[in-house]
Amino acid sequence: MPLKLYNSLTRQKEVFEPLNAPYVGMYVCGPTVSGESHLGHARPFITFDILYRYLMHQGYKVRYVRNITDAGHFEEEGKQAEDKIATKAILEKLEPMELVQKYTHLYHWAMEQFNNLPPSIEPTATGHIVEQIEMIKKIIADGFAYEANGSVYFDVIKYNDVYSKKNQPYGILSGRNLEDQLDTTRELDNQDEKKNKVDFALWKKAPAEHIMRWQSPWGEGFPGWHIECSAMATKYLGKQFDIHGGGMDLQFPHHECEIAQSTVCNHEMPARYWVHNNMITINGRKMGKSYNNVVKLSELFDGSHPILTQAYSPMTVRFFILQSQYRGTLDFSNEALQASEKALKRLMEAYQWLKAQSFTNNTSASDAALDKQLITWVNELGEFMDDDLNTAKVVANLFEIAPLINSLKDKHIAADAISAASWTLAQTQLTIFIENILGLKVENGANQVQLHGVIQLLIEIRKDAKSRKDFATSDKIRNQLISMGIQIKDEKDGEVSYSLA
RNA sequence: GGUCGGGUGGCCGAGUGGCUAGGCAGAGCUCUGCAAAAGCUCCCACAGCGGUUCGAAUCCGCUCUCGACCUCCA
Repeated sequence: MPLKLYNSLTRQKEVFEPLNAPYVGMYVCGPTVSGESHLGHARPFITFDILYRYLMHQGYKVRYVRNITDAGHFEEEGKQAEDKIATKAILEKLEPMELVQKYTHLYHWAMEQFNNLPPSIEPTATGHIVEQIEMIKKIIADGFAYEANGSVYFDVIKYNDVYSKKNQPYGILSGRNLEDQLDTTRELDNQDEKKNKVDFALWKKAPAEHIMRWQSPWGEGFPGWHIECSAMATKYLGKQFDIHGGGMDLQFPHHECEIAQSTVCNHEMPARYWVHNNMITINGRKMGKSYNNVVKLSELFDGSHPILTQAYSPMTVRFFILQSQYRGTLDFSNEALQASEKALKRLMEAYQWLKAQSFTNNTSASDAALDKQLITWVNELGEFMDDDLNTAKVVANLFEIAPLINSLKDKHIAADAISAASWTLAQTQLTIFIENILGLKVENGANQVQLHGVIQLLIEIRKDAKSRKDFATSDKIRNQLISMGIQIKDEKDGEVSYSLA
């Protein structure tokens, strides 16, 4: 059962075939660490975490590269060119790298909360200035870029002329043609420096007030918007690699420009499969900085955002995202998250119970039809993943199975209705799909307050037992707790305290 | 204005022309000392109008409508 992925480049689902099996190279555009991550950011990172996990599940050895953009770009085109990170830093009276450090930590923290596996390599833009400069030099040498007043621009018209003949015109990924863009591109700053307004910057001359700046053959400046991904992807994954991922909003211009730059440098289309996740919306509108409608992850986790009635755990958010297919928009609301929270709880409780069982006895199923149905549901999990990572359908099947598990637990179906072999299959497969592939984990629901209450209750029961000289019970409580790392201490004054390991 | 993608039951969301995903909410029942949890049952939707077809949520046309990208954006 081969994995099929929707390739934005060809606009169709294609069977995934790596260039050099069993190795797979995957590049995903990471965050700009100039601010706190919001829910919209969570979607690509969870989506590609699922893809990463699933590829590994299929036996591939994946190198997953996800960058960190720590060299700011332009705050706003049309205004004076400014480094976004430097601008914010001045406002917050921080050094740029101090800001980068702060938000990088927050980002890593959030990724961990979501149970996203760390990428194989997480390169930073500032750590690869040299590679970016080298790449720009190459593009100039090949005649597809030109210097103007200390900045370097990519010659889009020339690229399009040359590569249209090789069936790779500028706009191939996003389905645009250059003529339209020449008409519609807005007036931008420094137009006079460019040969054409569709040209994009590879290197920008740094104005005096610009904090982040590097030496280059063209003077002091900083890299353009798109070159970092091309440089780092080439360095770690080679001239051509398997998968390039990111949000749909990066398709144009970011990925389009990457294709142009990398193709000139490496003479190959950089990635074979371009995978784009759709946006998370709120009231039908894309969640994004420009719309001023973002819900930060920290606000989600502590419930502090005004539209939320409560806090939602990272696993609830992850599950919420997995309940839809990644290529569709996903509308966010408090109500939708509440639904996810309840659903996830029910699913995980059933799953945990199943996991703890050992099935040995019944070798044959007394309800053959039900037995067969269970096996079908289990086997479909992989088929659904293969179909462009349809996690929505995977989850739906898990909810077909959950009532069956609960029915066994509550003895609503006969213990031997389903064979031990089938239950065991379900056990192992659910573990693989729920934990390894979907990356859902059991969250420690008990907070410290609740835990304290529980322990106090046990202490009371033990006191009662002791007063009745029911030492078997009192010892049981004490011994069981200590095996969990909770030590009960009988103080001399008759009080009881406890400590956690 | 240009280029694309949508409109599915109260809400979120899958859907390969025929066999009416799933979750949450709501109603009823079973279980329970009462709850909770769990199970069972019900709630048969596909923007509108035409067309193709034996048969359309799914294909075609038109209309209405929402959104994305074209500018940093996941």
